[in-house]
Amino acid sequence: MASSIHDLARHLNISIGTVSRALNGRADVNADTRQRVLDAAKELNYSPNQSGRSLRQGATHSIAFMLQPHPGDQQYGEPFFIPFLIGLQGRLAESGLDLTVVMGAPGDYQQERLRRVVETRRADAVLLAWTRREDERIDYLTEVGFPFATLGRSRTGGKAYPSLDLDFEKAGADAVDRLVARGHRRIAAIRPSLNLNFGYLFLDGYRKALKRHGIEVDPALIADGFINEAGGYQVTPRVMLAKNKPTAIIFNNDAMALGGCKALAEMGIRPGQDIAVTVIVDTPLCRYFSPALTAFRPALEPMGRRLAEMLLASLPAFAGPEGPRIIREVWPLELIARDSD
Amino acid sequence: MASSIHDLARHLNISIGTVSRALNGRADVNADTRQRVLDAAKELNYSPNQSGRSLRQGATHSIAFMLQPHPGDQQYGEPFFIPFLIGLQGRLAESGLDLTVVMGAPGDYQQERLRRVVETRRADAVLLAWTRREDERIDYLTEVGFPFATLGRSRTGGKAYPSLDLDFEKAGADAVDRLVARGHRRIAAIRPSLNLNFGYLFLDGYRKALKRHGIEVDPALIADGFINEAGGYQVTPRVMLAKNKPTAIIFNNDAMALGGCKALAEMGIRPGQDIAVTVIVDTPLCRYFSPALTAFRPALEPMGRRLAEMLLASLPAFAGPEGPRIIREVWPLELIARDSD
DNA sequence: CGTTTTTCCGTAAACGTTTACGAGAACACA
DNA sequence: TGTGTTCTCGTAAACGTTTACGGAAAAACG
Repeated sequence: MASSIHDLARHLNISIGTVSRALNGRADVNADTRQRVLDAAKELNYSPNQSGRSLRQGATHSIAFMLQPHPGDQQYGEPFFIPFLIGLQGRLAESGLDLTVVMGAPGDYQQERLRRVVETRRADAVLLAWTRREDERIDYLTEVGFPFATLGRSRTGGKAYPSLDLDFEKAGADAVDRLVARGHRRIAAIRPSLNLNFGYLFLDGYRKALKRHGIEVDPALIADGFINEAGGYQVTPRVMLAKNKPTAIIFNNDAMALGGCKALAEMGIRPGQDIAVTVIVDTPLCRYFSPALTAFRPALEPMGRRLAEMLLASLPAFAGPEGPRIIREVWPLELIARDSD
Repeated sequence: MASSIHDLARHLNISIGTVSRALNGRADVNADTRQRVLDAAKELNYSPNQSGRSLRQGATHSIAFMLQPHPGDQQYGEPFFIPFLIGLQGRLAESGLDLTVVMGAPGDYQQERLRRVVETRRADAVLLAWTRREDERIDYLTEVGFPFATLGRSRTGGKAYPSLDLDFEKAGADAVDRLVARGHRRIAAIRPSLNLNFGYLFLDGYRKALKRHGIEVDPALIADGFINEAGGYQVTPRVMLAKNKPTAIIFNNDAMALGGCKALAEMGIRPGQDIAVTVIVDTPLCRYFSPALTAFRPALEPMGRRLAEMLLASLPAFAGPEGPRIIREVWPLELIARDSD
């Protein structure tokens, strides 16, 4: 069943070294013998043992994605990541790499899990998501010199690593622009607490756009909440109690928006009629909610592909002839106008 | 950085054999030296190289989950699997196993990918989902004797492997019972084409329940469609054109239900008012759709845990003292009554 | 004190690869 | 013929573990 390189060698009456070289396409092997080796490999159904390769080469040929479900609605998780993972895996597979999804318990900070992956050398590189403003995972990985890339940026300073992020700043500004154009002047912003970086970017865009329109930023219209439905439910009433009630709310997260709409409904306020609601990262939920939520949509699958590519470009073993490069990109979010604003 | 067992041995002036035995908790090592080894391991930040262990032991200490996104709505994928994966990974981690998610391209039958995983010995066992009525993956794995378990059953006969499935038959029957109790007699059933096994189970339950109520099964009220939104959209009008129009529809899939509701809306038929709609596998979309869809909900995270446990119980290396056991379970779906019926 | 048992540890092989090194054969060239 | 070059391949070490085996020292026992 498990045929090894020795079996091939014995079968062909040549040395294992030659077999290996033939299989790996090295130059110093006769075209004839190479063909014979290849044929025999097919015949004996040979495929290399990964553990053996890994041990010898010091590379595992796999990339770890640290998937971190958020605390909260346990029943269903992050639909966000599936198409992203599809793109990711597709590109990695093209380079012969596996994708290992390391899933932490919800709410765990995954620092420990990350250590384990790195120290047991289970992956050649890791991919981080949900980057925080100051991110200790990034500190750790740069300190120990382990290759990685991130979905999302971080302020964690001066370090060179590939990252792909969405332009939350522009989305925040765009959302404001649109609402202002529709006559709104009192626009609330609700974003996740913790120090997830995209919450800051979003708020920056929001603030700048307001100023650009000559609208004063009212702190009473800005609130942080736990990044799930309960968080949105809990925090939304707070901005509705501002002295100057908002006529529009921008949610920085779909789950929070759903919780917020629930709170609004209980207050007798109808999104799309009594108040305008915009959400920054679109998910299928936004589309099917009633009213359908106007939202900003990322191109998830292409992002997965691209981030894989950027990671590969940063790895000496996979970089092109010009050597490894650190690429950082910020991708736009596309406005999907629906019925809630 | 990467301290090996040799480093420990040199540091303590003992042999690597003793170090290994101490680390692995074998009996034949002095309590003193064991403690010294453990201390040194902590001090030198040692953790074993997985490739080395794998090679020697012939085990990778990781389980592969073959995640197969369905063709169709690429924008967002299977929210279904995330909580399932959380439970899975949680249990596997407790036994020192990693979870490798092997993601195929949508629509690809993953037979090839499966071969690769098996032949390169990248995992000690695999987990299959979306089981089909006749499933060639199961044939292949049993033939080569590779350990596996499935989420879902299959008719593929006579083989012994752990499986955990949902009771689609009962859910189908329950759905009918409920609708009949509410006065419906003409109940349509829409399920996925392909030969996904749960579609058959569902239909069995549906048929049996109808007969039990003395209602004749009308073939014009049963339709197959592609298992995504477009499929539901396309196929739903067909049952609505039956001579005896249905007053209720049971969808066997959430995405198809959403597409179906879209089609209904375009025909001026309002779910929850003009027609009753029930969906068999609940997702967050059902909850947020308007009207909120009555649906049958699985306990995804516990299912993940349990399937991991069942898989482990079937593996000699992890089974308890009574030896490996093949466990098969069928879990109930919980009815979540909402507004659509 | 002699013999047997137990405790503990070192030695070395093995897992399946890749690769540096060197050597033989064939060939080219003067 | 002698010398140098090019092709091709075999040898053997190495990656980091685990583990079967045997042996020395200590303990137990008569």
